[in-house]
Amino acid sequence: MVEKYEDSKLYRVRHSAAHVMAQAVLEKFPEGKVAIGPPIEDGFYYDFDLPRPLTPEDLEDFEARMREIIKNDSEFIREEVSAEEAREIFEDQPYKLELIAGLEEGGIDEHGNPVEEKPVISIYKSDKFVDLCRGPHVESTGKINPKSIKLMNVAGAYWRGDENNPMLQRIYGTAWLSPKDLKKYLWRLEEAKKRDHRKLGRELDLYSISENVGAGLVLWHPNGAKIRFLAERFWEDEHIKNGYDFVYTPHIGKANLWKTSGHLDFYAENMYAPIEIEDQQYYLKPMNCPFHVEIYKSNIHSYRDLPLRYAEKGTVYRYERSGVLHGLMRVRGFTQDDAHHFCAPSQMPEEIDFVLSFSLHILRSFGFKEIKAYLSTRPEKAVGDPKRWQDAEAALEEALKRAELPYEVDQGGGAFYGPKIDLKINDALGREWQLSTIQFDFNLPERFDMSYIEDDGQPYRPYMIHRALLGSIERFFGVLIEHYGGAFPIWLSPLQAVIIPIADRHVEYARRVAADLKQAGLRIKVDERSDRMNAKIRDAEKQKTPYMLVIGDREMEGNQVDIRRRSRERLGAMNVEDFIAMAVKEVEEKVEG
RNA sequence: GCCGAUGUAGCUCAAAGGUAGAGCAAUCGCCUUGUAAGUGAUAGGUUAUGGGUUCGAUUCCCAUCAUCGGCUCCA
Repeated sequence: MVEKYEDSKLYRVRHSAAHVMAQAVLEKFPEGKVAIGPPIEDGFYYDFDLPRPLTPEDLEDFEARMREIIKNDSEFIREEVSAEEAREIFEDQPYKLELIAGLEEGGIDEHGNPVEEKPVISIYKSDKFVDLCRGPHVESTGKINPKSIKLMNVAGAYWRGDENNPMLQRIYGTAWLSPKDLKKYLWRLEEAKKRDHRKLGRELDLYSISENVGAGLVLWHPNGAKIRFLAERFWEDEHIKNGYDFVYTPHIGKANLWKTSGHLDFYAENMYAPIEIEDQQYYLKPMNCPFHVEIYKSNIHSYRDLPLRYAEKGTVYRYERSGVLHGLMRVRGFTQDDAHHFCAPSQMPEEIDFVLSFSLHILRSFGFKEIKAYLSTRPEKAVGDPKRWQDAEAALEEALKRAELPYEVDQGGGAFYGPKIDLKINDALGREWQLSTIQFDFNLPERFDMSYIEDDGQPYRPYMIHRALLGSIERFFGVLIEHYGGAFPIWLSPLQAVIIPIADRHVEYARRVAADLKQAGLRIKVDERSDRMNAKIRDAEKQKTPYMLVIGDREMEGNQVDIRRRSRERLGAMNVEDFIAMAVKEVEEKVEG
C-alpha cells in the first residue's frame, strides 16, 4: 500500500516550509498580504500581495532567512479558534478574512473547493508567524532540512484562480527530506530540459516557428515532416483496417455554417476574423465537425449504413490567447486527426468500446505506456436528452472499465453538448497534455437536423461521436519528441542509418552499400565529409541516428559494415544483407532503442 | 489576456552612451583517418521592431512584437 502524499512527512515538510517562507517574506514586506500556500507536487508555493515585484535577489534573501528560522527550531502549534477570534488575528489580512468568511459559511475550503461540513477553524503558529491553516505540519521548523529547500521562481497567479480577481505574486519553492533528494530533483529538471521538444526541435532540425509567419504557426522542416509522414501513414493504414472512411474538407466556410453549428455564438472569441468576399463572410475553421455533418447530410442514411466513421486530418485555426502559446503543444494552426462516428442508439456502447480501444492501440503503438484517462460528465448547463446523457456516460465508463484503464471522473466537467473521455500524457517536465478525446455531441445533430431511417421507415436522430486520437498532430509530435528525447524508434527515424567511410577510398563502396540499403526501403545517408571518423560518429550520435555503419578497408574486403547503435553498443562487422534483414525487421516490429 | 523575466551572428553566450567579440555550426583548403570533436583560412550582426532622450543609442526611456516561467483559458 502506497502512502498517500497528503499523509507523508514530505507533504508536512513542504507545507511547513511554505509557512516559514511566508514569515520571511512578511518580515521583509511587513505591509504585505498573504493568500494561500499549499504543498504541491515536488514542492510548495505561497501567494502574496506585495508592494513591488519580487526579484531573484529577494528570493535569495528569503531563502537565507528561512534557514535562520529553521535553525530556531520553533514548534508548530495548532490552535482551534472561533471565526470571531480568527477575524481578530487576521484583521489586516483581507485574503485571510475572505477565507474565514468562507469557512464560516462552510461552503468552500481554502482552495475554493466546496466542502460538505462546516470545518473547524484552526491556526498554526511557528516562530513569529501565524497562519490560518488546516495543517498538518512537522513538529517544529527544525524538522525541515535547511539544505534541502530551494526557492525556485516567482510567477503571477490570480487570487482564487479567478482572472477577475487581483493578480498576486506566487513564489514557488521546493523542499525535500534530504539534500540528496533536492539534488536529485534539480538534476531531474536539468535532464528534462534536455528533452524539451523546443530545444530538440531546433537541434534535430524538426520544425520552427517563425516570427515572420506568426506566433503559433508551425513550419515543419524535412526531418519533422518525415516523421509526421511516417506517423500519418501508420495512422491511415490503421484507420483503413478499422472501418473508417476518409474525407477531405476545406479550410474555410461561410458564416452561416458557423451560425448553424453555434460556433459563432459560443466560440467566436477563438476564431480568426472573417474573410469577406462578394458580400459573403467566410471563417477559417476552428473545427471540422460542421463539414463532416454536411457530408453526412448529403445523403439519406439507412440504419443498415451505420455506424459511419468519417476521418480526416483536418487543419484548424484557433486564435489562442497570446500568453498560452507553448512550442508545439499549444499553437494557433494545427491539424487534428479528427473523426466523427454516426451510429444508432443500439450501436452506441459498442462504438464507444471500439473507439476507446482503438485510441489506446494507436497511442501505445507510438510507445506511450503511461496514459491518464479522464471522464467528464454532464455540466449544469447542457443541451440534449438527459436519457441520452445517462446512456452515453454509462457507455464511456463501461468502456474505461473494460479497457482496464485507471481514470478520474470530472463531475460536471463535460462540454455543454456532451460527456467525454480525455486521454492525457505527460511531457518531459511532468506537465499533462491532452491528446485523445472522445466526445459525444448532442448539439450538432439537433442543430443540423440529422437523421437516419430505421427499419420502421421513420427518421431517427443518430448518435454523433467526435474523436481525435493524437489530438493535434503538432501537440502529439511535441509530446512524442519529449517521450523519446529525440531518439525516435527506427520506424519513425527520419534517418535510420548513416554510413561512415573512414577514408576517401571507401566512399565508393559506401555509396554502393547505401544504394542497397535504400533499395530495401531504409533511410540512409553517406557522410562523405573529409572529417575524421570520430567526428562523424559524434555528429550521428548528436542527431540520434539509430545506426552508424562504419566502412574501412576491412569491411570493404568482406562486403560488410561495422555496426554501432546510437546507444553506443558495438555490434561489430556484419554482412550487408544481414544488416538489412535486421533493420527491416526492427522497422516492422517498431523496435525502440 | 494577466504577472514577471528575456530578446546581440544559424546555435550558446560576452561586451559597451562613441556604429560589437568568442566558441560551436557554416564555407573553402590541407590531412586520409578505426568508434563522441584533426587542422588552417574565410565569411557571417541596421544588437527584435517603431518612437523618444542625447552631439552621438545597440546600451537609457516608452510602445509594439516575440520568446520563457506561471496564472487564467483550452469546443
